[in-house]
Amino acid sequence: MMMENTSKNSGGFSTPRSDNNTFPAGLRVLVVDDDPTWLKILEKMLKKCSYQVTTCGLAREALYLLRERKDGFDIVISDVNMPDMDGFKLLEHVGLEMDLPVIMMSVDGETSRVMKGVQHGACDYLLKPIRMKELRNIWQHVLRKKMQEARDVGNHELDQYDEVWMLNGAEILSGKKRKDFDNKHDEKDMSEPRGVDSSSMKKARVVWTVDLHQKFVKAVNQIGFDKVGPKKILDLMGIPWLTRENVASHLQKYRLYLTRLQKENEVKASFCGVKHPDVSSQETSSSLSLQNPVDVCTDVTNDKYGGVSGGKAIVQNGKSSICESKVKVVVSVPAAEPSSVVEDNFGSPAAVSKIGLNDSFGLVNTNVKNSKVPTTYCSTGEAPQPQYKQDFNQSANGSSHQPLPVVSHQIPVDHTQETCFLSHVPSREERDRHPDIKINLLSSRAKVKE
DNA sequence: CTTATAATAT
DNA sequence: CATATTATAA
Repeated sequence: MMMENTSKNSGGFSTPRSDNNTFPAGLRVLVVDDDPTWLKILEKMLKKCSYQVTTCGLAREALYLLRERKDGFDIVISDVNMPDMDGFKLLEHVGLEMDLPVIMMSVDGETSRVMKGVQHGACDYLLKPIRMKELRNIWQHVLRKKMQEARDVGNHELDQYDEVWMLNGAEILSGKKRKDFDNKHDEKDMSEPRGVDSSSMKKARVVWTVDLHQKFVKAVNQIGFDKVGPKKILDLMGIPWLTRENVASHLQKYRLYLTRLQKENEVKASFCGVKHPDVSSQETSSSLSLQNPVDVCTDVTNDKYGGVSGGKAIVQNGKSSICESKVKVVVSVPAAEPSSVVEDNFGSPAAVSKIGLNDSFGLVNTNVKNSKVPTTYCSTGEAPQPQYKQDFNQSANGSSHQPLPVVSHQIPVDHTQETCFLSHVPSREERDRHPDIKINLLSSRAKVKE
């Protein structure tokens, strides 16, 4: 089928650029609202987005501040109803005097007011209660405005720039299908967002770096498999520029991955013939189709902790009767130390799933030193902390990084394909403190078309 | 929210 | 050109 053009909601652009929480970090936002409560709330939310926030309860004060330091702010967010001065008035002044992007907000969404705001030059009109989602993207207004200005002035030095910051997804690319660009901006505060729409420019795609993925996994674990949902994950991750859709998409892939992993495990198990093939298969199929590793994991988790592990889990699910071999196999993926890995509590499918979760997908560890596979995290309740990424530093390398020490000791058994490995993002950005490693997993096949 | 498909990137 | 990853539509 085909899809129409974007008809979705407006929001939704993401700005990868840096993998961490830092994106247009430091954007200087001036918030104006006579209600101290809102002021506080907004400040908190904005700070969560890594913005630099200044608040004031009076429009006049705001104007004063703005005049004081002409270039002290990047954007203004103002309430419409204020005692000392009408929000629109403030908007007018700002537009006239410093031409900063201004976002209006109010409790009522009366169209006439919204209109008025827009007509007077507001770049956006938010209705209270305001949610993070809306604040996350405000930097776009700043960028847009800048681009506009730049365009007006007539910048012709764009060429070199766009490469610099258009990369991410590698827009520039491969070839040739791209034909547009025009942007230029670079400001002290925000480093290099890209991805805003405007007339040209393609949407940037989020790259799930190890770092991001780890956060994702951590969030998932904290929430609990049975309750995971994109929204919750998103909130827990605290990455401002991520959207729910991004997370949902990743979650989908993640689940797919887990599913496949599990399937393989089970298959292996049956092969081992340790238990009853039929049973396992049966269970397998049913559980797989309807649910996911979730429940298994959950249950297991608890056990795990208790140390009683295996038994219960196994019983519960019955399905995964396991054999050591299986475990081993599974482990193979991430484990740093093959030998030691397997033991203990694993032995149950639980272990398997767990591993799958944390490691394969979740973690790519470059481990060198302590390669401990915390068998514990799995889900509910406790969230021990996952292994944080170690430092990858491939700094020295010019362009080609060697594959990280991916430990691949796969057991020759039957692998359809090995699933997880690391790759590096080519090169880009000057100084980056973020890892550029991506996780690739599983290959999907089976495309059915009509 | 989850699943299916399209679009892109590699 | 094929496959993998992410975005969007359903």
